[in-house]
Amino acid sequence: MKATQLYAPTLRESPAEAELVSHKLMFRAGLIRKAAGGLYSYLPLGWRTMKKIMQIIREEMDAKGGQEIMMPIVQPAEMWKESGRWAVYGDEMMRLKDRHGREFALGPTHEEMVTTLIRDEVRSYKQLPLMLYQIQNKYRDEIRPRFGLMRSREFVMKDLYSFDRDVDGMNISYQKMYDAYSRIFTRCGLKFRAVEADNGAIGGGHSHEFTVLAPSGESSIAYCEQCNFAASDEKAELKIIQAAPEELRPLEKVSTPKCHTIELVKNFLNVPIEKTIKAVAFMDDEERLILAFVRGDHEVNEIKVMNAVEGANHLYMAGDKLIEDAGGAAGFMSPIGLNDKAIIVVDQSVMLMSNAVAGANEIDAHFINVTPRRDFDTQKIIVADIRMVQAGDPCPHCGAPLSMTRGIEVGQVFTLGKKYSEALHATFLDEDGSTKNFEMGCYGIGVGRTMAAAIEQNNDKDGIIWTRAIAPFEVVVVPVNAKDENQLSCAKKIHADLMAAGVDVLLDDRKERAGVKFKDCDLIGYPLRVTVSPKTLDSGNVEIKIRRSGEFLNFARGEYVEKILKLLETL
RNA sequence: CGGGUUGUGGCUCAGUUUGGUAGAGCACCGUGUUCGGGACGCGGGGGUCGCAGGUUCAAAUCCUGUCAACCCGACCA
Repeated sequence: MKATQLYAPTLRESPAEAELVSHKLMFRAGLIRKAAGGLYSYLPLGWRTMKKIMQIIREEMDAKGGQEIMMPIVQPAEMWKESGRWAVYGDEMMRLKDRHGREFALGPTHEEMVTTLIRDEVRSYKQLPLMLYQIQNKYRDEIRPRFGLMRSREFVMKDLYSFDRDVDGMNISYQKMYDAYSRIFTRCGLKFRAVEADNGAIGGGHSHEFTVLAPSGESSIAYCEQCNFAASDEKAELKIIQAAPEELRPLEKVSTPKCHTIELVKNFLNVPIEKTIKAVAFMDDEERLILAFVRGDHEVNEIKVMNAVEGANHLYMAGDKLIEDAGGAAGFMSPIGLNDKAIIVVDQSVMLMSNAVAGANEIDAHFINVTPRRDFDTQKIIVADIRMVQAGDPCPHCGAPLSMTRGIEVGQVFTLGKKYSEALHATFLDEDGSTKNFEMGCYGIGVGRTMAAAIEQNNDKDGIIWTRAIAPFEVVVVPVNAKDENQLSCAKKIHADLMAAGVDVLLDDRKERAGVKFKDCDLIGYPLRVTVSPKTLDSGNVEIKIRRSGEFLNFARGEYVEKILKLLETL
């Protein structure tokens, strides 16, 4: 490929709207262009990288027995109504009608489609396990698309669905995908962690998110440096923190004027924050009041609260009225003395506290010397792990202090169990002649997000630094002056030699000044640059520059192809 | 949906407060010099100032409405 024929418009400045480095660089380097909010065109360089990532995904999916198919993007409403998700999915699903008024959706995911696809034809356990996947555009009408390809309304996703005869089989499929994902992101040159994730309403199964480590990422994860534990901040289980035994003092009410935050109470009463108990008031869809109590220095984890309270699907902040109805006072709450209108959830570590400070359920008053296991009505409260993990909390596996970091979720693996096979009546006959529902799993990778994450993790002030495996071109050959016939013909020769050796190589034959071309090379981030100049023509050497290290190397003309091939192995 | 900000050539922005004949840099076209880290000179092309309405002799500028984008909060690959 020649640069004079390549559509790769580079920009000296980044558009004002781009916030993340990866977003700016994708714009500047001519990888993508925006059509509208959350909708992007991929230009040749961007699409080359996308195709390389997709190829890696295909190889790893196929290696585990996956078979590639292609399902429609436009999906009839009926199957979504059958599974119940037509109503559940809400505004995030892009919906449309055809000329006859029939309803359709642009697929946000394909569980319904793939399940109805196979249910009439896969009838026997002998046809299992089955793993089908596709790489295709997905549509989600995000409330707020942002960060370029990180959160867009149309995006390229690989989605694989597994069908097994039993839970053991499903777990094997799950493990295969887990391994494949680890290989895929490793091959893409990403630093990532597979973290335990919450799988919400589905329940029962497991889920891991593959999170690329990056400070700009939207998700937060906790991980252990001692063992291999890693979990999303929402999921991370916590051990009970043992407190040193103390002599118990009698419960006492004290006046705490205007101390409606834990900070004010702590200062007013001059007690350490970890000896205080704070409350967060939620309500659910049915306007039931849910009061969550954690230690003053902890944060409430809404997901864990939802999981702890039966029937709670969404949580909202509760108004003062609900709190007063339950006998509480906003800013001065505790489980002591509330009526039955409140659902009380207490964090497990609160139950081990003694002589603590908590609200008195009346304005400007707190209790001191609260000892929950003595002073709470343990019949009425739910005790659970409901707090957010914090750096330094003990690892649930080995007890070492956990570290926290941020990241970009590029993939997720899920066991679905029978959720969809039951809803859509997808069954097969097992060996013993009994009819059974498939045990399913689903496994997604955001391809564009993977590209963005790779850039987010690999760049410097000059531009992108591609890993060889997903670089749009592995090598660029630059004659410093393309108007010089000797330089140009030498560059063409090198370009041809490298192509013949199977290298993905670009010839920058533009009649631009050397500086302009060098800047573009750095911006686009080709792993290796071969420079042809009067200097190299005289010496008979081939000059290489490594993008990542900035290092210059000189190879003799006779052996440079082998040397470059070898060098590429390390990039 | 709530809060904040912005819409002026392809890109980055000035001009808006105080109405008076649309500007700069980059990019683009022609030309000459230059040529290993985003060169310079000369000459050019390109904007109904987001859109609609209003006020005025006169609107990028003032008023009303509307649309879009971006950033901060609840979702997700």
